[in-house]
Amino acid sequence: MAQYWLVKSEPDEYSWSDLKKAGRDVWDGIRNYQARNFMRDMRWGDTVLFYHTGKERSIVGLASVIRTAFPDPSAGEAGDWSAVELKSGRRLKHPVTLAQIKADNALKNCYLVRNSRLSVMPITADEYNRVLVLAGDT
DNA sequence: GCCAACGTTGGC
DNA sequence: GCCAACGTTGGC
Repeated sequence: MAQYWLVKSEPDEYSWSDLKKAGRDVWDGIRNYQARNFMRDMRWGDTVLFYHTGKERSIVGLASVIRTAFPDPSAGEAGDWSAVELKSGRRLKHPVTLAQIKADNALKNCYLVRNSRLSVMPITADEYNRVLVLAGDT
């Protein structure tokens, strides 16, 4: 049973387009235990929604998990951190904004709204499907 | 640029 | 083990 996730990134630092250009990339540098633990629950082939923070504040595209959690190479000896590897998917037809998400009954209780500082989070299949509807991308 | 929310650190 | 102080994130 596939699971669904959402990861956040500041596009000036690493955008969905950067991942698209790279094709696949290591998702590392996460230094929050809750986010780390969610990454450790990711399984091969899981679908990931890619959210841009900052000015954009919207879900812009898809990705998928192609390598499950391994020791974060950027952490060195600094601690027990994990990374995964993501493959780029398609861009959403229309970005789904945070304002839309907050205004939507099916989405307003998701982690993105409840805990705005969390950078890796699970979403339900229903929430995922709703995002695709709002994206005009079913 | 401000500030609320959250996590971490360190004094006691 | 509590909590005040501080740092960071990210929405506004």
